[in-house]
Amino acid sequence: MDYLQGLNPSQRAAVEQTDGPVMIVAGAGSGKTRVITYRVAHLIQKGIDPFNILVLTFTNKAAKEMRERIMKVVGNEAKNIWMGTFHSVFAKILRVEAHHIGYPANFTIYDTDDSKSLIRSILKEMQLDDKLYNANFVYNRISAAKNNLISAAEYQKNAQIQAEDQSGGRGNLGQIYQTYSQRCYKAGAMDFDDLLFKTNVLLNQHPEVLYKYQTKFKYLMVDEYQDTNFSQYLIVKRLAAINENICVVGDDAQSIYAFRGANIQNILNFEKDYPDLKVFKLEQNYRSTQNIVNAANSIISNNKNQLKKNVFSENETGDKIKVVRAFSDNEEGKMVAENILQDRSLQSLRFKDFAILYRTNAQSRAMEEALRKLNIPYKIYGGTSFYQRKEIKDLIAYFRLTFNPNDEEALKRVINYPRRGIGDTSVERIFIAADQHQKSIWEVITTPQQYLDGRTAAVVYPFGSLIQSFQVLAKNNSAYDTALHIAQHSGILKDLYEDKSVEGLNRYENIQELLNGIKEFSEREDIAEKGLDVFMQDIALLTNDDNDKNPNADTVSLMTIHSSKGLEFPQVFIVGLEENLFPSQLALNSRTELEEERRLFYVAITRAEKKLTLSYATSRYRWGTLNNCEPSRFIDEIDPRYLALDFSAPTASKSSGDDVFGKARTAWSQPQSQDIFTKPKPKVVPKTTSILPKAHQPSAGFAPSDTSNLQVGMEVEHERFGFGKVINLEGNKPDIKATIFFKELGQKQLLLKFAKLRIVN
DNA sequence: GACACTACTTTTTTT
DNA sequence: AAGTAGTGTC
Repeated sequence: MDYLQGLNPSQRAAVEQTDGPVMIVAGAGSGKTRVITYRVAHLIQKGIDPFNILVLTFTNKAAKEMRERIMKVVGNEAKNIWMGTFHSVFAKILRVEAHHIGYPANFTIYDTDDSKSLIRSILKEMQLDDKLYNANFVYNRISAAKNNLISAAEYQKNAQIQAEDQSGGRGNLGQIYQTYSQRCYKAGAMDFDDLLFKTNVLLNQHPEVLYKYQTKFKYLMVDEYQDTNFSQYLIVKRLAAINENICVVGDDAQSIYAFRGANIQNILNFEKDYPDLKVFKLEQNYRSTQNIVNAANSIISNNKNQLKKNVFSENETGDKIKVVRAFSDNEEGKMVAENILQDRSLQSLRFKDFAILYRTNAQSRAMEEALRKLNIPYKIYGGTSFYQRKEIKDLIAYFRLTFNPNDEEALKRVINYPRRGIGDTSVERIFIAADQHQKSIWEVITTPQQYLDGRTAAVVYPFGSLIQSFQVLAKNNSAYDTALHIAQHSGILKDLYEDKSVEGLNRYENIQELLNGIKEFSEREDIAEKGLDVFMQDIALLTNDDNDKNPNADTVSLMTIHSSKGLEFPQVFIVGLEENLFPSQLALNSRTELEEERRLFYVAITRAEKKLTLSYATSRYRWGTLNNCEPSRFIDEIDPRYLALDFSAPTASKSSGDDVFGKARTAWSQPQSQDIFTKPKPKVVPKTTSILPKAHQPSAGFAPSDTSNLQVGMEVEHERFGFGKVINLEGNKPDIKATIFFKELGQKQLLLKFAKLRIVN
């Protein structure tokens, strides 16, 4: 039990209180993950069967890391713990229990794109104004309803909701919701919110199923409890009802997901549900310097609604928080990049000790360009995930259709990609025919002669046969063999191969990478069922963290503040501290929204261990035009005792020679006197496209080298990506993956067996 | 039905 | 700035 030794008294008390309802209020950097890890380990040491423990986390990554840490204490037993995100754990359970609620076990999971696309189709069919009924708006409305467990029927019956919708001129929302639900059901599909909503339906309507899981999960733990929504809250409450061995961990000050239905009241009111609740507060911050912790406290004290706690640090006082001003977003990037180089050499730090955090993904661009110019290796976390790329979604749509031919969204995606002469009109005819004859769309496609005119039937039939051939094949082949066959025979590989642009090449390689991932899956020995259907099961739930490239590479980390939650870095830059950006302009309407932005800032600050730099620009490109910006109110909210303002920033006159537009743009950004009688609009401004990478012209007589002995540090030339340096190699023989830092394009991952590289030296 | 061109929105965050 | 949806022409 020596693992208990390294804990402070409150941490240890929280670990040892294994039974009954427990709430752990864990301040930032207070060793929360350690406590959860050891608490689970402690349960197992006490003799609790890991199969009876359920741990719910916020991200896949958190679950994975926690499992690894628990394994270090208790060994392989940790593999048997039920651990994952709400969505993945309950998707797994729903697959087993789906028949109770009329769904097939192989139901498709619609991602946000699928959902919105379905909503668009419905809006079109109902002939509704798609500005008034914006697909995003409708999606959020339905999502909010589901997260509050309001079904379509209840939505339409609820007088208050109806009055609200009517007054906004959107009286049809209830009908849209209803149709949307029916269409999902017919397609054998659940969206993200359904995974929780339907779990509630299941547990509510089938007491015997509820009882099964209540007795299975004797111990429950929920991490990031402040970010749960009502639907999640109720699942947890139901599951815990018999044993009441429920432990929730969270920090109300770090609740940053209200925008997607998280209800901070779940943690603030937890005590009301369990009167004999034991509360433990972890208040000592071990991560950051005193200045950083104090600055964070001074920010969060501006919020009204919060649990009382006193986060403190006994670490060194540390540097004051630096605040820097730049003239433009590009200059901000340049200053951050220069700062990184400087501090790295002065304090002998590694690149991976630095993180750049921003409010919106769009801000990464300026940072990237600056880092690239100074040859600083970096890695962007988040953004569009691998699985959201068009080419990946296209191929996966074929997979989806193979296993669930009723999947309407997958069908729409690929029925005419690659081109096979089934255009919008034909697709419409298919849908109408299915509706008229009360047949499934799949039935119309497989027997088109009965329902469609000659020409349409003639082009549709081969498509149906194609998918059927995939279905036969999938029954008896491994995931990889099936996937490769589909990639080839669907025509996707050929289509991408013929596209010789840089993007086309990239897409082709992405498909190769997906196939490679599937191959790895096929070769795994810890899984009995290795069909493509199994691989597909929770692919919609995977995010960017999935194919964790090379976590040990020495690179600067770039990410949104949201995705930085739970991480820590010796040096942190928070950029873009400007009004209307951070806090976001969309959050300025209400106190609650502003408080959430403030908590977000709190999260950002508390990622820093040793040194924190805040920056803002006085002008910035947003949606294609240059805007003047004011510094964020959040800077003012920090107690000035902890701040060091540094405006000795380089001036515009010091513009570097390598940016030919540096001067022109700065001049142009000055306030201009405008002739009020002439339209100011058509002002032709030099575009910055020259900075963007152009297709590389390979050297004369370019010929790929034998790369079997490629080493880290070698310089190479790629036919299209240009010159670069190998910074990492991983994987085994035929599937070696190289990370190469290209001068023009930045970091890329290539599979050596496909990439044509010339070794320069 | 395919393709080219235009107009328009998007950018808050993620399972 | 860039991607998509919508429109028009062949």
